[in-house]
Amino acid sequence: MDQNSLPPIQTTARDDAVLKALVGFVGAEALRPGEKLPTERILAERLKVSRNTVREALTRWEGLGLVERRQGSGTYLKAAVSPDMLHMPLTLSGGNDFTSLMQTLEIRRALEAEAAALCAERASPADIAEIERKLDIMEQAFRTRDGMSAEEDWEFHQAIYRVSGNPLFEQIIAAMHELFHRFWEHPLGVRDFGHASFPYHRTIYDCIAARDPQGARAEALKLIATVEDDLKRGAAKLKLSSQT
Amino acid sequence: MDQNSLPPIQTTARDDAVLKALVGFVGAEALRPGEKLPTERILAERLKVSRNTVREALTRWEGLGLVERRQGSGTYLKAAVSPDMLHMPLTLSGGNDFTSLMQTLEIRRALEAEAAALCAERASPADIAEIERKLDIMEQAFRTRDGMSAEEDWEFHQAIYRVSGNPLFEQIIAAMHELFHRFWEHPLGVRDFGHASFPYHRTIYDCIAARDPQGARAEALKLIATVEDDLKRGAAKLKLSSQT
DNA sequence: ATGCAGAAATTGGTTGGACCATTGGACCAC
DNA sequence: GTGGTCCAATGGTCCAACCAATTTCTGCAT
Repeated sequence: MDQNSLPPIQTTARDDAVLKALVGFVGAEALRPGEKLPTERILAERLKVSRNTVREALTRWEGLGLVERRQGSGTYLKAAVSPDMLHMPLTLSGGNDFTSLMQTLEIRRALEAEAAALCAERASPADIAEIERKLDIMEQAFRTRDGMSAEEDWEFHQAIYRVSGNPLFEQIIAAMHELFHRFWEHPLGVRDFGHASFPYHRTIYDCIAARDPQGARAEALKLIATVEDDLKRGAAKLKLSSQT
Repeated sequence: MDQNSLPPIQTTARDDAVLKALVGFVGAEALRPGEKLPTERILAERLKVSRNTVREALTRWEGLGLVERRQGSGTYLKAAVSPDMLHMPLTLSGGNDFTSLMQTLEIRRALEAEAAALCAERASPADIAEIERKLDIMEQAFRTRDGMSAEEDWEFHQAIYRVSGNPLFEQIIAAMHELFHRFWEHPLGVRDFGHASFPYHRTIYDCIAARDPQGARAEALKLIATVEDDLKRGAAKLKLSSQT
């Protein structure tokens, strides 16, 4: 009843209104991610606004990753749409490779530990079985392909985030993961990157299966520590072989 | 001389190119947040693209919170812009108030603890003095205004994030903070929200000053725990006084 | 019928030009 | 000064095309 009792008047908000209408439409039609939504031209006609306005609204959604536009094909829903959505722009310090990577790892260390602990608290027997399945797949891939199991490794972790019951874990760590790989790719780094972290996947799983949050947290911290070590070794190596 | 010598084929990417040009412009002119950038019409003319294309690009930036457009006035830079920027769209589970708030707190618990620990490791004497200053201001405000010290409280925490040396902490927690307050505002919740967390600010500071990472982590966890308790109490209260 | 190349329709991307609504400053009467 | 009026600048919306990528249809050769 202080600033809310005298809100700014709302004279125009066309494109915002378009988005609200879109939210309603998606809800009414129960559109699922991957489905196509109406043509820009149709939307413009139905909503009685210019196609330009529709485009501005869709551009915003595209920027938020909610929607994907394919020229000649159509506009497709990319994620569940909800009225309350937070957008979080992140900027790294200076774009310096090593520093940025370490910073993403610090975030990941914090979240990974917490997610593992929550997972250990909340996992149902079915959840535990699912995580074990992912772990088996990963270990198998690790052995047959001599350590090249990045994809399966990632799926194992994602399973843990999901069981933690908090979608934010997966979303934020996924962003860190992407950021990490943007700088990483496979730039002549240590060949056996990730090898050291391998055994901790099973110890984490054991703690989760035993419903031991503190243990899971501790093992997750150890896992990230090995990655940080690998990274430091890789950085030292790079420093020797080149300059700039 | 790696990717610059073989740029991606340029079939279509007008608006993206516009953004890249804008990044260069902001860098070249050393524009600071708050300053005005060129008119849409001027940009369109200079870049040899349609004004509509310029608008699409600016709409994206506006969606990212990088610029603010004021009709009749101009377009203003709202945040520092850098080429390596990660955009992270976050969506909460169902928009259910209580669940969403608890989820943001789980993230904050993880990060707050880690940031406090890192801060205790890395703080210089000057850093410690700065944090103590913020703490004093906060405690003073708390006493004179009977607990209404949200602003000063927040500044105290931000100081810790900054000293942690990792800007990602502040960015992510700030997003959580905003999300929290979007649902919160002051919806007839517990009047003394945050009171319980008050003493832990000083205990956290003490651990940081004593260079005790483990202690700082533990105290930070306690602080978040009190907030979670407050939130649960508020939710229970609400459940009694209304329905939906 | 079948398969496939090419035409036609569909759809997002871009353009240029026009007009409206808001803003902020200049100017003026009091 | 104070308040009002006017006006130029600027973002917001609209329209009517055309371009480029994609999909769908058509029709011919097999």
